[in-house]
Amino acid sequence: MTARPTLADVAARAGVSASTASLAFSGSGPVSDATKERVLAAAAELGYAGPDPRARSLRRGRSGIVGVVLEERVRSAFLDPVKIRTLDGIADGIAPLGAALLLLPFIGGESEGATIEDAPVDAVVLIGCSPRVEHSLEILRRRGIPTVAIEGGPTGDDVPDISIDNRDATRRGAEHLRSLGHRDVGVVTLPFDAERTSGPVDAALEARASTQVTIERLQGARDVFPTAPAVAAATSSIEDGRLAALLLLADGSGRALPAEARPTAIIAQSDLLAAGVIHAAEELGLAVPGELSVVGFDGIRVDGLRHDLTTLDQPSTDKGRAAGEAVVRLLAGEPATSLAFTSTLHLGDTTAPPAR
Amino acid sequence: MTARPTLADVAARAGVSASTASLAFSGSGPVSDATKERVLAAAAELGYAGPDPRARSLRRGRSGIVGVVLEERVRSAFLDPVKIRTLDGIADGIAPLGAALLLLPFIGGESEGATIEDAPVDAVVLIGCSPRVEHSLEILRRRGIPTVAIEGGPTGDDVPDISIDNRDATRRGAEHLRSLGHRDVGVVTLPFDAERTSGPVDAALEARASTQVTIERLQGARDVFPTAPAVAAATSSIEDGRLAALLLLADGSGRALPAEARPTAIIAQSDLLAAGVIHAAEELGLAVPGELSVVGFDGIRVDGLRHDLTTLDQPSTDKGRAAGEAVVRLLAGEPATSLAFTSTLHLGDTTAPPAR
DNA sequence: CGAGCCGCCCGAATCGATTCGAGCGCCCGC
DNA sequence: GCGGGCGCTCGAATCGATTCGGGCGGCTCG
Repeated sequence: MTARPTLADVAARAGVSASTASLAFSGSGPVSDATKERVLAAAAELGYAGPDPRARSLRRGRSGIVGVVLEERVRSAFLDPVKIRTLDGIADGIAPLGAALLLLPFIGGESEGATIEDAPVDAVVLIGCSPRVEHSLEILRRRGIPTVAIEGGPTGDDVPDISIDNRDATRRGAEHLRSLGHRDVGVVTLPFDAERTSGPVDAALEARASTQVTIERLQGARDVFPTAPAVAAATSSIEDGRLAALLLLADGSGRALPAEARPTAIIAQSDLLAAGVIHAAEELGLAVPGELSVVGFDGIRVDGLRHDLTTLDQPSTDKGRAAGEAVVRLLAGEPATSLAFTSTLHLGDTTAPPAR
Repeated sequence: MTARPTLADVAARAGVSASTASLAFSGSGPVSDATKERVLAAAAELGYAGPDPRARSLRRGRSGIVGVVLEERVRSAFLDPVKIRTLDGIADGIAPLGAALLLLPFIGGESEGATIEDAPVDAVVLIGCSPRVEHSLEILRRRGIPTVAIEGGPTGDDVPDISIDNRDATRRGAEHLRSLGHRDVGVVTLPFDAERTSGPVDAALEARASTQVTIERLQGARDVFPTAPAVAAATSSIEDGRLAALLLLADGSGRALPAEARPTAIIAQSDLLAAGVIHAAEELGLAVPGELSVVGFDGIRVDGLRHDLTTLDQPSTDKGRAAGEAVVRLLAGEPATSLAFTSTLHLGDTTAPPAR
């Protein structure tokens, strides 16, 4: 017999009915020890590998899988330590469910296979703040799948959003710089739109911005330094942070601008970007924090960075865990509410009073 | 009506049978345009969100999901750029299937939910070379799930293994060092076992090693430098590479050993480790490559590293893609064979003749 | 000694979609 | 005018497990 044995085969061999065999496996029903043992023995003889998860999930109505929608390709999503921490938190939060995580590409791709339109998931977590959140929400709502967003911007009452105080936190970082005496401050921002336009931020770019987090953090900086020049990075990476910083600190030929023509401090919207800013400063021969103060955002430990970065420590893992817990509550039929975490300013060794 | 509508509801509303409605959705059968349109209209009115993936997968026998077993927790797995590239390659390779990736924790955990014992997957890719591969293979074999391993060590005829020439490649790197004149060479290795024991490598540790890749690469180094001292890192990370290198280069008080007491070159088993080695050298005031040559492995671009690392460029993405394509073949009923890729020595600026 | 209760097992319905073979008009050609 | 062929639709079986209500013994208590 080449076909895999089914529960019915096992039951027949054990001389019991399929229903009894099922009970014996799930262990929930009233089955005598003798019978259970006989069923398990029969299963072992036939090489039965347990109930087919597909059939079980059809009958039970649950698949034991939670989908995670990444706003980007797998490749880039996992280069971001914040996302990884968040994922880890989610895995932690849904642990009581014993569910696995299904990576779902953002929709709009041409893939004919599993997307949020058509994936056997019990619930979905949307990570990130892509412009597609609206579209995704609509599909999930129609499918009736419980959904939780992380930094999803305005969702609906039915979709809890887990976020942090992006604007307020950045403002506190900016105020720290102002209290040190800084007046000329530059900003290196996360991408503004799905096209990841990089370079100096102007009104046009701000107008078509679709990334909530970028805007909120920029507003926080502008609350304190209304005229701060900003440069957008293409991705949240060290290299793109370095490139963006060079636009603020160097002239076209790659030499440092004179002191009076460059900012004395840079607010980076992520720690990876901040690490790139520091690299750029070192490359230009500018001491950190002596000639340039740097503030980051995230509170990750950048592998290989030898500074104790002054940054806004956000609870990424907690955010993920909260999202996971919200999923658990939704699946239990309980209401789950949106939640905003607070970031704390960590004072490292990358900020100091300006030289001049 | 609060319950989600089913295909039968749609069919009833459209005045056709369920079978016809099904054909109208899948688009494969001979259905008149008028009927199809009527069905789709009825679906729209009822807010039908497409066929239930659970039921479909039960009937079709396929779920459209490919499992990926990570040897570690999600957290650590995704900190490794090689794994990320591999994952990306897998996603690429299985694209024709249009399948999503299900992250499966390694087994042995107490999680009651989805594991490889019980997950609705059509196929599985085992990444990494954990000692649990054997156990995983047994379960998957019993379940009759097509499986592909990546660096899985000895599998069976039924499980293709995608690997690279770890030993031979490392040997070529070592020969490059020897041809430059190096005689005293140290090795910084990947972890040896599941406990991630770190520190100097001795016979006892080698004896209980369970990680195939580590051993093969160490053998390659020993082929050229039989007595090379080796230090194991706890993880493949910059920081652990730095710590391991310090054991080879510095004394207990954190000062560089005299030139005659330390190696003139270090072979690191990954690029992240190599980056850490370079950091350690700079910290000790040793010039790279002047006073210390460094060879890495992987060929990734380490974010933030300002050297052009001499390394063994392995086709990580290709490996993943090959695994994905093997999955596609297995699912098509075709045989898939093991495959070994070749790494190429990339000559960067981190190797030079020894100073003495 | 009999009635009731309890523990254990079975039968049958159900989850929702897919698929195969059969049936039914209708048109065309002979 | 009639039979064959073709295009579309329907019924019913099927995928494999779960679950609920019922029934059948055996034991206990009055």
